Amino acid sequence: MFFSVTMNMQMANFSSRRQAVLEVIQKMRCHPSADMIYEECRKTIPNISLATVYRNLAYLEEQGELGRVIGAGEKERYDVELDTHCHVICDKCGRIVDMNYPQELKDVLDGCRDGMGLSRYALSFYNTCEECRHK
Amino acid sequence: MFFSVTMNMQMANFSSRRQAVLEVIQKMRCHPSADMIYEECRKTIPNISLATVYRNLAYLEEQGELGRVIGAGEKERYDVELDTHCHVICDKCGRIVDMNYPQELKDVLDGCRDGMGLSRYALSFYNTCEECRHK
DNA sequence: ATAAAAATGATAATCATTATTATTTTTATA
DNA sequence: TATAAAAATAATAATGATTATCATTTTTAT
Repeated sequence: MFFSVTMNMQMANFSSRRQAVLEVIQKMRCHPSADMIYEECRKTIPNISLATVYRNLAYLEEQGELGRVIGAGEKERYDVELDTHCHVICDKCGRIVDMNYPQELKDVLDGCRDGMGLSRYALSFYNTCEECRHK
Repeated sequence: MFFSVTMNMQMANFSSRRQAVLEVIQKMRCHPSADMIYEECRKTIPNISLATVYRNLAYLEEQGELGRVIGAGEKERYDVELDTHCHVICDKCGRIVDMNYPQELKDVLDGCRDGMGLSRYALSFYNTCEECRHK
C-alpha cells in the first residue's frame, strides 16, 4: 500500500518516454530485451529513439523500479519485481520461464539476505527446454 | 575420487591450449574475464590467440568443465564448480566475492533442483561493497 | 605414411550498448 | 508570464566484447 503510493508519486514525475518504457516492461510477460522494448514503445511513440530506451532503462534500474534477468546469455533482459520470483532458463536457447519460490526456499533466502545485510538476490535454475531437447 | 579420475582422463585428451585455459581458471581466484585469461595464458604460451581462448572457453563450458558467473555486469566472468558456492556481487563495481552456501540453503536448493528435474542453479546476492559505499 | 578431421593464429565482422551533440522540453525562479 | 538553467530527447557515431572467417598447422585414425 505504502509502496504503491510511492510508486505513483514517482511515476507522476516521469516523462512520457520514461513512463512508456516502464509500462512496457510491466505489461510484457516475456522478459523483454532492450530492442523488444524499443519496438513495443514505437507502437505508441513512433519517433522514440533507441538511445532513449537505453537511457531510461538505466535510470529505472538505478531507481530500483526494474531489474535484469541474469544469466540468460546474449542480450540483457529486463523484468520487474525480481525478488518475488526466480527463473528457469534454457541453457541452449535462453528461453526464460518464471518460477514462484517454494515458500521454504523463499524463507531461507530471505533469512540469508537479511542475516548478512545484503540488499537482494537472484536465483536461476537451468535445464534444456523441451523444444531444444528434441533437436 | 571417481570425478577426479574422469577429469584426468578427459584432460589427457585436451590440447595444450585448451588445458592452459582450463588451468588458468582453476588457479585464478578472481573469476577472470576472457581477456584476463588470455593475458595469463600468454605468460606461458606467448603466441596464443584471443580467438583460441574464446573458442576453448565455449568448448569447456559446453563440456561442463566450467561455468560463467552470472549477473556481474559488463564482461562474462568464468569460474569452475559453480554448484558448490554462490556469489556476492557489488551492484556498483561488479566485484565478485565467493560465498559458501549455508548448509540449510544448499539442502533446500538441491532439493528443488532434483525435485523438478533441473540440471543446476546459480545464486547471486547483491550489495554495495565497502569501497563503493565510501565514495 | 597419409588422408581426413580438428585446432589454431590472425584478423575482419557483428552487434548490443554507450557516448556525443545539437535541439527540444521541462523546471524553477524572478 | 517571461526567462534562464537543467533535464531529456533524437539522431547518429563510437566502443568494445564476442563471433566468424579462412588459410595454415597440428592431431587423429586408418
